[in-house]
Amino acid sequence: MTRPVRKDALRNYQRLLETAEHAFTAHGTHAPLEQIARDAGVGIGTLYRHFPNRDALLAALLQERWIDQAALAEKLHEEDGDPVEALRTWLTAVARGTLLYRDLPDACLRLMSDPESEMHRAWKQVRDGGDRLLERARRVGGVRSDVTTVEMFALVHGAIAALHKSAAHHPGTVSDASRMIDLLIDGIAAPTAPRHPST
Amino acid sequence: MTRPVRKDALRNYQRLLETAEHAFTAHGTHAPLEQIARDAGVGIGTLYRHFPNRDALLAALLQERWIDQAALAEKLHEEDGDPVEALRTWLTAVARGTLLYRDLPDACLRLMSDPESEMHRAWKQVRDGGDRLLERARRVGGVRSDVTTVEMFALVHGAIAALHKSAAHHPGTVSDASRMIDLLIDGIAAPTAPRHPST
DNA sequence: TTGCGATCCGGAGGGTTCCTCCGTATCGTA
DNA sequence: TACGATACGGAGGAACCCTCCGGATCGCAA
Repeated sequence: MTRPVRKDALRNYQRLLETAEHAFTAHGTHAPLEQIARDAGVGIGTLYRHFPNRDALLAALLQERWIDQAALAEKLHEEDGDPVEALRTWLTAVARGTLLYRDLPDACLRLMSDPESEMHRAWKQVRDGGDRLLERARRVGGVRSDVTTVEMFALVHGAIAALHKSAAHHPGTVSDASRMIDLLIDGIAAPTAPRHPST
Repeated sequence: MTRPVRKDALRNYQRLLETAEHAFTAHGTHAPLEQIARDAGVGIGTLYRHFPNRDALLAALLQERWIDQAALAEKLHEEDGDPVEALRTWLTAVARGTLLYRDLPDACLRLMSDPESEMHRAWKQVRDGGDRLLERARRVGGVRSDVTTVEMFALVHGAIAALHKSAAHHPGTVSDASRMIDLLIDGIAAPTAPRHPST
């Protein structure tokens, strides 16, 4: 059997998480890890023992939120409302989640597409939730048939990232996020070959 | 009057540009500048005298392409074909231009939105070209009325960036670029307020 | 309570990249 | 050819990443 974690280790782990949350919020996902360790009252070595790299730290912070996103998809799926509206609601929530820290969208895309990541299980749940919502919307003809959950995520995260980067010199643009999402949804929702509406 | 540039300076300038082009193509926009200087057979100080930072180097490489993009917009505008198709053609060309180096979309967004950038004049030309194409498409009702050229650029560059980042672990996805563009265009082309037409 | 492994901590230090600074070398004109 | 203007080179400081291991701390067992 394996011993329980020593309580100083646990305390440091939690302090690091809290401090990292603040640092990422204030300075984006590239906030210096040495600063985080210092602010947590801990040596840099301790940080690296608990979190072997920046992504591991980010992953620990995001895990919970991703599971929440999967749960929201499940809830929307069961509520049985308008499928396209459900998709819109969900993607908006996803977008809001990725607005948390500067450069978070980049990190999310990295974590998502890395099969070695510890986030892969959580990401799989999110993707499954998205698949269900997408599939339902597709059945009522509300969504073009060739779009995937992964692509939706790429587009949403890409749009948010672009927003962040443009906003660096034109602050205030972040509120445009929902308009971008609308635009994306309309693209996703459009019939597959919309500009020659033959059929 | 001001003296002409010394010919050794000119030679080094051109060598640096060529070498940077290769390095960025091979290793993305974050290729080490010291390596570029070395490969160009030049000291690091010389690189920094010609190009005060990475963006200046990138700008020198992109300037010409951006002007080409503006010219393409002008050409499409004058050819007087289907306005939405013209927009699609143009955005596809823009997207292809940003696929050149890894992480180029991020750099483009940065250069675009920085009014201090030396790229600002070229970017203005590109934006004007986009505005004209967009306006024409809007007049025939082929495009929602609330989308701007800047937003189109953000969406396209964001999508390409996301593609690049996802492709890091799933190579080959880059060919999906044109499908993403289609999806975006369909969103841009959708009617303005499709589901809540309330004023 | 004390002793002693097992566990965990801290931060020095090596590596990478950025960018600056200034003594030295080269250029091109007079 | 000589000299001022111009450009070069690379040492070095700063920021950040991450590793490594001697030493401190914890917590069970006696």
